[in-house]
Amino acid sequence: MTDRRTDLPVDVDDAVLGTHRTEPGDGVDDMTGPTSRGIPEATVARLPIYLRVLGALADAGTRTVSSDELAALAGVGSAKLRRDLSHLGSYGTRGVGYDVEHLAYQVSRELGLTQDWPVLIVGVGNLGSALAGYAGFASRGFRVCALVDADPDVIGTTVRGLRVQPAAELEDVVRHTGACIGVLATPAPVAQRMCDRLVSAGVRSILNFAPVVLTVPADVDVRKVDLSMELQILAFKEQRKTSKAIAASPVLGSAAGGVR
Amino acid sequence: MTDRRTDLPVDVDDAVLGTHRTEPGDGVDDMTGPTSRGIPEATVARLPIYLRVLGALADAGTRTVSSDELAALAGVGSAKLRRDLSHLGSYGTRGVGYDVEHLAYQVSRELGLTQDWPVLIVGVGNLGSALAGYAGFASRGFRVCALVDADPDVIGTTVRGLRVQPAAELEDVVRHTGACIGVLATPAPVAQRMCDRLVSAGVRSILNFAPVVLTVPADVDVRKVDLSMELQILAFKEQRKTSKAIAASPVLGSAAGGVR
DNA sequence: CTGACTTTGTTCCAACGTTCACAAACACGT
DNA sequence: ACGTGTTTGTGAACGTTGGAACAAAGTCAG
Repeated sequence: MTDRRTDLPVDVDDAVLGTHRTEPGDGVDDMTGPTSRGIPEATVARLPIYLRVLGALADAGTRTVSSDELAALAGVGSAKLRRDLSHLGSYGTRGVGYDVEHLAYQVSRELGLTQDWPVLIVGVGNLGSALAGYAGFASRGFRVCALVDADPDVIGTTVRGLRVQPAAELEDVVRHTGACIGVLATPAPVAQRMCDRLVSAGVRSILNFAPVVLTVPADVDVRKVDLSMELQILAFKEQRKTSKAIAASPVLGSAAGGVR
Repeated sequence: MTDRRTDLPVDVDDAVLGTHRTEPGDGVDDMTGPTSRGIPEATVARLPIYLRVLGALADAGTRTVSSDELAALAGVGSAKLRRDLSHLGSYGTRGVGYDVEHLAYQVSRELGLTQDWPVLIVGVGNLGSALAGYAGFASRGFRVCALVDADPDVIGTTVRGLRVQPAAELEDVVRHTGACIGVLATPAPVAQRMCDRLVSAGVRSILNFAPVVLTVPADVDVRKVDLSMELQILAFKEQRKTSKAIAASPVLGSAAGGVR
């Protein structure tokens, strides 16, 4: 089912009118659904991993896979994996395992990857340019539909086959391309401003690479990719490992304080 | 102290995704101390955010800050923030708040940022090159100490002031530079191999940008930065939002289309 | 010095996520 | 057809995380 959404008013192309059955309804958080949309956040975060592993298995010609094998390949426990998959339905066969292709399709569908997601990249510097060329973008329903930047030297140039458009026309670009997802790859000082403009233009999903905490309305989702944060977390763990090693050392037993 | 202006955007280009293997092994056995090192994972993940906000406040000349203000700036609840900070000691003053500089120093110290962390980047493509130039690297104790690549055309060239060394000599480079953290920015197919070599050379902290699930010994920490995963999670939420919007629409009330 | 006010650090509890363990369900060999 | 072995899906214990509320501890005005 191709369900293409532009963000304009409401498009009624494939919607069927008529039936009743208003089930999820509650304005805020629906979760009362029987089998409906009660998928935990943590599970959603792992589905892409499963999908990637399933893709690799399919490429290798594997037809079926057990939860143990799949879990090992994904780096999680098998119980967790089975529970995760159970949230999207019973697609396994007891005594056998899961059909790789079918399961991959179901996961794809649940994640919404069977439709097309136009992505707008804001900020075409080193990062934005690299992102525009990222193969993973095109691979699973994501399509870079436009690039915008504020730098006059960059506007008008062609990056990865797309012409960079002026940031001043951001709203028009969103409207014209029907972009659903905005990627912020700007310098930190302008990220919030650009974010606000994306939101007011109708974008409700934002992937932020700028090292700032964005403020957005409640119905907008922001995910952050922050290299410096990841490094700091690694440093913390490394430090903890090192201090433990020192404590365990028969010689340095209690020299404490020492740093590497 | 000082302002560290971190950050510009980071860059990710052609590979993103990884895995991480946090397991029961991550061990915190020693709870013997007064300030027992029992800091929860979730708290550690937020410390870098607090640190960034504190840096911004210091730059703005703010001397003290309350938990409410700090929490608002960091985008978390004030109760959560206070509990997070309580894990590293009592550095606040009741009735007043926290001394910005002092708290920043304490957080830095807890994260291990008062020491120098030599970082080795493996893979100097579009992504690796952008990473090498990332300002956030140098800003907080992280120092890119070496670049390696397998491509003969790249080896020997100078990127961001560093000469790219042959991947064949990776072990020597690690030994010579004393690198503690390895950043994998290689194509997916060679990521595991390079990872293994990093580990056997003694690197125990790895930041992985390659879209593969890495397998490592229990005492090695791997963190992943995965663009494709983030996009898929956004797509899921966007899909959920639109289906809810459709359900709530008086006109399209319950076409129930693609649901399950 | 005293009392009122502010804000931290902590305690309690509810919600969420993970792991264990096992019955139900299915394939397969005999 | 029937028992045996395998694997899923799930009920229930367990641990972790988040949020409200509050006493302790400090400041500040007078």
